[in-house]
Amino acid sequence: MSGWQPVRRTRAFEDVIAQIERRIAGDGLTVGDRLPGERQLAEQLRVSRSSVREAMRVLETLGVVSSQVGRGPDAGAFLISRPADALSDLLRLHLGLSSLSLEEVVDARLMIERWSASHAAVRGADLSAMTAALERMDAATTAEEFVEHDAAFHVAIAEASGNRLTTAMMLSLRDSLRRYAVEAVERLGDTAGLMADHRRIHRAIAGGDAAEASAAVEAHLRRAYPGISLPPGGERHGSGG
Amino acid sequence: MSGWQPVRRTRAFEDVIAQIERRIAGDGLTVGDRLPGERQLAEQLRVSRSSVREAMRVLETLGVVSSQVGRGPDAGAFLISRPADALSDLLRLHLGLSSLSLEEVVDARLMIERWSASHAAVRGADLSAMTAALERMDAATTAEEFVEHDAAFHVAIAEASGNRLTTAMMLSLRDSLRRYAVEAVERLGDTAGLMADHRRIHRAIAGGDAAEASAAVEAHLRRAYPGISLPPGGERHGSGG
DNA sequence: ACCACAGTATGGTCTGACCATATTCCCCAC
DNA sequence: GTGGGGAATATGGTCAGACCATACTGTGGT
Repeated sequence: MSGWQPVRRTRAFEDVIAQIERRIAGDGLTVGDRLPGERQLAEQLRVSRSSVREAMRVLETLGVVSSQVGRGPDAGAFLISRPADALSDLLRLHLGLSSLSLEEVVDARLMIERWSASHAAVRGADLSAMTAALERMDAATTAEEFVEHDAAFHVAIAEASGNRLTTAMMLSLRDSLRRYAVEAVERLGDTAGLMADHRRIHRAIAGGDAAEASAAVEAHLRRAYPGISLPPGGERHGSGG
Repeated sequence: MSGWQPVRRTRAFEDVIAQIERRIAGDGLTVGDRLPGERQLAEQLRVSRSSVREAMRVLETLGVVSSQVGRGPDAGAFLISRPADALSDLLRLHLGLSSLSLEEVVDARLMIERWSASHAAVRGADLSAMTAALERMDAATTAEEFVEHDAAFHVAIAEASGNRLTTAMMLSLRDSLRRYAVEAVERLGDTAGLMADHRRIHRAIAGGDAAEASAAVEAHLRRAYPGISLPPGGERHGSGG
């Protein structure tokens, strides 16, 4: 006989999540709204508070809920939207488990940064954040300081692409690579090459040249991660067509 | 006065996660290995079982742990690696919260699918999975059936790119868009256009033509999601250089 | 008007119990 | 000796109830 389904024991906290999710979809529940307290939710859903709390941990991990203790309008569980935080945790753990390789992560980052720079160029993005980050990098005296503003520069590019999902991906990818960033700067010895790359990227976006922006980003990342063998042909996406 | 840090109350379950993570990084703990039981872990870490369980929920949500009840070598908590599942949950919730728009998701999917197809073409990927999916789509009689094998086709492209991270992203993006896929097929009425796109993609990858593969994927997604205004210039990433 | 303190609602943690499940062990019948 | 069946056990799943730390709220005194 076929068509059997494995008995799906639904755990209590999964039911809680499903019901909260349903209320997000159904009712107008949206970012900033407050959820009922754990005790109240437990009573309404006829589950124990522990199960409600496990559901909260999951939603918190996924970046859609945040909890504050205490009393008053700021206390309790709220709907938020922090996909990048969730993605960072995910990448960090899977990198640690070696279920994802550094090469794959760098490769994905290259994909997203090229895409972001291209889009930023085409959209005619606001360059002020990038410009400010460039100036701060020039003034930096330590590798840590440089890396901090370098991150701001790349984040500005991602945000200029106008896509919050790819921006979140880019943020989390860079976050999971941060430990390699400082050592990369220290290994290179000086930041002149990196800064030249940055200016080239900045110039290309300012000039609206998507192809040049994309190529500049690729050159920059190849310089920053010389040990990573990026796949051949990376510079040919969509060329000509 | 500056330089103050907000007092970081570390919750017990966060400590548990940190210690498990440390043992993954430090000891050789890897995928397939078994974690101590909840009671034992609680005793060793001097926390309550509830805190251990909350940590487990988080790790489970992030796709690195799976738990089975019962007794024996297959029971207990194990290290796994399912980043795509975690990503799917993340996207689904954030889409529901409208903290990500359908347009942003489709846009990101286009980025990844074009990249995957390009890489698959350059790498000279194994085409058997794609070919099989094409044949099954031809034989499909319902929209649901068609969509199922369509998914297999696109997954095969992603896997052919050789990058597990972008593959996971692609899987989860498509998963979160599945509800739109069936209605898209039904709206189009017939699948001739989609199949022509598929064959064009297949041909380009087989021929090692990255640019054509990328363009074909874009044309395909524009046909599948005509309501989504994909950003201008999407076809120009890295062109010429 | 202000300040101090009690009240209270919130999440965080712990304890201990019981249930459901699935394997392992062991004794008894054959 | 072998096979079967039930007891023992180890595991996660769930619950109830308590207590703590935190942070607002209200109240009463100055």
